[in-house]
Amino acid sequence: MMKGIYVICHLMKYDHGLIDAKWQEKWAKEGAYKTSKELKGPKYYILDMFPYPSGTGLHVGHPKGYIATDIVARFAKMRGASVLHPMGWDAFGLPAENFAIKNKIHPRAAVEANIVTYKRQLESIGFSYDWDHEVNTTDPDYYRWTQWIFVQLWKKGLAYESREPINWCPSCKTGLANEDLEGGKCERCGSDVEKKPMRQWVLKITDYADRLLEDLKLLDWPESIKESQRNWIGRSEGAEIQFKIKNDELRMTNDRITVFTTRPDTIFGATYVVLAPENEIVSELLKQKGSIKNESLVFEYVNAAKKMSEIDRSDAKKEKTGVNLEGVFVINPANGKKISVWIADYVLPDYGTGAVMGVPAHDKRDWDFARKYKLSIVRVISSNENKSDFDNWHDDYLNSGKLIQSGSFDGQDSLSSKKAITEFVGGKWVIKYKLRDWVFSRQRYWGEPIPIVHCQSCGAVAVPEAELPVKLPDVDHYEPTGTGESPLAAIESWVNTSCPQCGGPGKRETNTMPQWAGSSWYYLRFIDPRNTEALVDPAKEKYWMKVDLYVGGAEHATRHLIYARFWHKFLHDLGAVSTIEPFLKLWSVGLIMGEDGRKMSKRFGNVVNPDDVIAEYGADVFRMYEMFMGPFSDSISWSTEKIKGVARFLDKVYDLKDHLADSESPDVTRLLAKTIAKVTDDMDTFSFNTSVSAMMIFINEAREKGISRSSFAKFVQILCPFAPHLSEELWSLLGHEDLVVLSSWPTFDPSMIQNETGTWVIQINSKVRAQIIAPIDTPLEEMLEMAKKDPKIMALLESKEIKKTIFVRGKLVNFVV
RNA sequence: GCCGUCGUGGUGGAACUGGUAGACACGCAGGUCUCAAAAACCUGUCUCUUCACCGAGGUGUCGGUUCGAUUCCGACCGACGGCACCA
Repeated sequence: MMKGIYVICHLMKYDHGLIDAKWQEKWAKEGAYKTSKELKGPKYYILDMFPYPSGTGLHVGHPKGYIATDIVARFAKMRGASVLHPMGWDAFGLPAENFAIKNKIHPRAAVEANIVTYKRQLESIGFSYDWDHEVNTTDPDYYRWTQWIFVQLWKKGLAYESREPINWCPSCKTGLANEDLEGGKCERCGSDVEKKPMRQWVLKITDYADRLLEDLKLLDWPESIKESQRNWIGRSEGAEIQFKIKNDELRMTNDRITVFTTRPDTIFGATYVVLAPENEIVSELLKQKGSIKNESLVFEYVNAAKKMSEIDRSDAKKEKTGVNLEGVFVINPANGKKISVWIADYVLPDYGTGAVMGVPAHDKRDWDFARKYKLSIVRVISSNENKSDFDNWHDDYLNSGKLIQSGSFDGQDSLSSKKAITEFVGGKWVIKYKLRDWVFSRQRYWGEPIPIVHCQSCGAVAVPEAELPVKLPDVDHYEPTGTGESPLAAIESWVNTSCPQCGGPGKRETNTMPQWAGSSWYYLRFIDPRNTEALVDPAKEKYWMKVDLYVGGAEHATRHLIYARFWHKFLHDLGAVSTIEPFLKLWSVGLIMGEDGRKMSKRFGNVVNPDDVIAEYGADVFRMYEMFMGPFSDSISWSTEKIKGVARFLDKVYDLKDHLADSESPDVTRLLAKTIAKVTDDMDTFSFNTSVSAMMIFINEAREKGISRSSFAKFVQILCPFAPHLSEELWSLLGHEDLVVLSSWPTFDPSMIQNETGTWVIQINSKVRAQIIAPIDTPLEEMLEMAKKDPKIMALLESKEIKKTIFVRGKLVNFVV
């Protein structure tokens, strides 16, 4: 049989292709989605995480979040708010650049072509974006302001050059920030990341660590995202304590080692001190010939540690290694004892002070180290396991408890003595963060040039604001060089310039900004995208900020969402924005997986293209199915079977237009009121799946019992945010001249959703034994009367003594016998 | 190891502040229409027992609070996510 002939029987009853196109055209022509220019009245700023336009176009997972924001945007509009709902392109960065290199075209050309595809795809879904507010991070009029923000950071000392070893991806040939790593590998390409000392620009995000942490309280964000940020910032309280170096022959600029500890209460048990191999004190000691007796061994260890990769070094399961600095001792300030000094790579150079005190009795790592090198172990907190058995570690050694062998602190509770002991040893109570400064330069072509000129006499000088943007020049080869310079370094005519300060010869900075730069403030530019005087007009900023609703992927929890908060707080400090946080309410969108349960990927051949779905079912079925699949933030597999349910539903809705009556049963009117209430309430909690189900329930009832024209019109209005094309079609078929999206959200009489009568459940010993239909407000006595008259209840209660009666108004009666 | 989120039919999932567990939808089975199929429509569909009614069990496991627990509390098991030699 020729299968093709039979497949023609199309699922949809209405011509969605025609209807979609007709209304998309009409919306555009009438400017239905233009943002109001008046800065008055209630406003709603609804934002999506803007995409980078990759060469492969959208798959069905990408628009899921956009559908949700579009629904809320249309809803807000119908409720009378002024809505800002923009879209744009995050087009700088490695993905766009790699695509361009692979396909041998200029990144700019690739990006332009990809944007055309993306825009066509987005428009086919019928989103209500105001394209007048479109931004593109690679547009010089845009990145002028990205560079401007960098200059402000530089002026405030928050952007600085550093030569510390950083993460280097040998495959992408660029330095990376900590945030760009995933388990020690490059987040982009999966290569093992190396530590490489190189000159780089760094932003002092650590200055904002406390505020970034503290202000999470103000945000209506998912708990998981807030928790990720808290973990990332990693606050801990403890003490900085100095251990004096005991060696009179030494002439040190610094004659003490400062350690950081969260357990100052255990200091009487500190039997040695360990420095990170990179600690400056080590190199200083090495410089003084003879101060370390085993110099060459130490030197060797330090070099080996520097070569080691981050993953190898930070593997907790690795056996601990270290070298004693022979001849160097320090004094434990708690008990005056002379103790040894070691270097070991388990101590990290860039956390705390790069030095720790070794308390093997109460720290697992110190225990391992001390056991290996036969260092003494002194217990200072009494333990249940108080055998003098030092062969095995017990986790309860970590617990707090009664102090012993701790001088005058003996007998006190360790936990509450922390601060007193810190004071006793002359230490300082401090707060430390795991968050590191943001490595901000990339040795790649496709990014914003960092607007700095290096001058031999003036050093690094910022390009004057009036000369911004520093445009990204064209190059012959945009492949990364791997030399620590970007391909821009090859363009001498661009690199060589004059110093803005002294006019002498200068060289431009050739590193570019990371992908995250443009997206750290784009939500501000959306408000006022064509402003040539400022990054955003203050009056407009004040009206539109904060972003009321922000939707995007949870994978941005510790990248984009931290960077943007940092920049926003900085701009607030500058007086450029009026709020201390950018995004009030955040929803994370759950992934749509392939039908096989795996992540959609070309590699698995499980990618579903929205173009195909829309061709078969239309934009409205596509939108509604994505919302009906399940809870918005859950990740769920695409199903070519289940989408049929939504298609059938919209067919039924369309079909119903030919069966309208002048009046209807009060049941239908009441259910409509309930449905409106449900859909309205669900907007707040992003429970779109239950909204769709409520609408299905309503349509099932309306088909069975009949529906009036006026009720159907109201239904079409609440359907509008979900299925805008079909709704417009039906609205106009009902005789309306205006657009349904510009109509007012339907109201209902609140008393309608209060049932007058309901089903009462009669229980005996909490088991349901009967149901009685009766008025909701039936009083207690009357209800008991009715319940007892029920034949089944009567039979069951016979010869039983009622011990207790529970009465829940409008719901149930429970006899306990 | 620490922290967070979550465990409900064959499947996706629903259940408001504790009150009829499984809404809605998919799938499946039977039926209507058809020469036949597709589509559409109707009926049924948690498990066990039963012809059926009735009954019993049932929301990861084990306990607890309560007249009543998917919901609250405790312990455990499992999944996903974040952090992790961070002192």
